[in-house]
Amino acid sequence: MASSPMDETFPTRDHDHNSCIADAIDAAERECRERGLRFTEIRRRVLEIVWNRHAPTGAYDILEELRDDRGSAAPPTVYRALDFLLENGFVHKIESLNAFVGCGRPDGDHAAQFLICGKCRQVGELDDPDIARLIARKARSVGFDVSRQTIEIEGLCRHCAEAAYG
Amino acid sequence: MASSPMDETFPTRDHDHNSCIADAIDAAERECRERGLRFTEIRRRVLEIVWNRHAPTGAYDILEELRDDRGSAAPPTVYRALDFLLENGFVHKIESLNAFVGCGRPDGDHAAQFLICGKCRQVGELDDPDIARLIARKARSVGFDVSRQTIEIEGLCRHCAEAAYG
DNA sequence: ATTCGAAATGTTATATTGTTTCAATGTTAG
DNA sequence: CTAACATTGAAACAATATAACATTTCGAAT
Repeated sequence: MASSPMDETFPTRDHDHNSCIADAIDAAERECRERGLRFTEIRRRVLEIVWNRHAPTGAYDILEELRDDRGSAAPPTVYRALDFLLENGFVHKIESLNAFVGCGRPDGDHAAQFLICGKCRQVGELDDPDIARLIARKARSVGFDVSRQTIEIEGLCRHCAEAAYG
Repeated sequence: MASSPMDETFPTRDHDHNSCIADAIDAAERECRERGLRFTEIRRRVLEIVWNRHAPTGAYDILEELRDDRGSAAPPTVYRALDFLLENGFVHKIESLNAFVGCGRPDGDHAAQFLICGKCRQVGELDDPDIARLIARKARSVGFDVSRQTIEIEGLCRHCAEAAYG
């Protein structure tokens, strides 16, 4: 079986981008079939666009690409597709960038942590249960009942850090 | 000495709001004097407005209040003041709300974690070094060099959780 | 196959958040 | 004083997101 699109936290330089996209789309399609969701043409297309960039993509960038295919499209078209993809875990929103990235593990809920490289602008997804648990525990210890975690970590990915510091 | 404005993660029901604001402003004033920064009228006023709400405040809400005092003001006035306050650690931005909160510990850098109550919309600041360290360690373990952490935790504060679940 | 209701999409307008640019004013150091 | 610099004023604009309502598409039930 082909490797999942995000086995590595950061996509490696030489990963097979085409198959990585295809895998992600296939996975979404399968999930939708299983869950009885409608993976419409627009939703598929938006997901493709996001994966194609393999980097955080703004709603209006998506809109432009959509227009390239379909002639016309308005913001609600994009936001509605993104809402669907977000709700069902196929993309994540990076709040600190107002942008969206594909999710490599569209299975059930998971508290993700994002590593945002300030140099190459790529985003890696860390799904570390230790982090999620520690945060939940610390929050509970002050009486706070956690429902969602937004964790965005800025810095330099391995590749860019090596390029910078030798 | 008066207690710092954020001894508790969440402001208690009965905390002395007036003195809590005054303390925060005084602390900022002192820090600015020590660091040779200009704590101008506008900057002070914006900081006051943010503390007054004691909840995440949007830039345009600040703008409105500013206009109440000064007759006229434009967005850049607010954003410039916020930039100053952010750079110097007197406020934080809550990325997931596009809003700003006062920082109770304007001393040097600290990686903060925010607890956002979905019910009363108040925000508590957790400055937990264990969380910051664990995240830094996990990130480093995949070769990522961390420079900033954005951690926003949504849920219910103690008070609202108790009200909801009895 | 037809029809009915719900979900999805189209379309226009608008709301919200944030930036650019340049001019004017104020502050500080030499 | 005055030259350099930081701060503020003001107008325009850019980017992000939602509201409201019309239309189409889809799928289930007849």
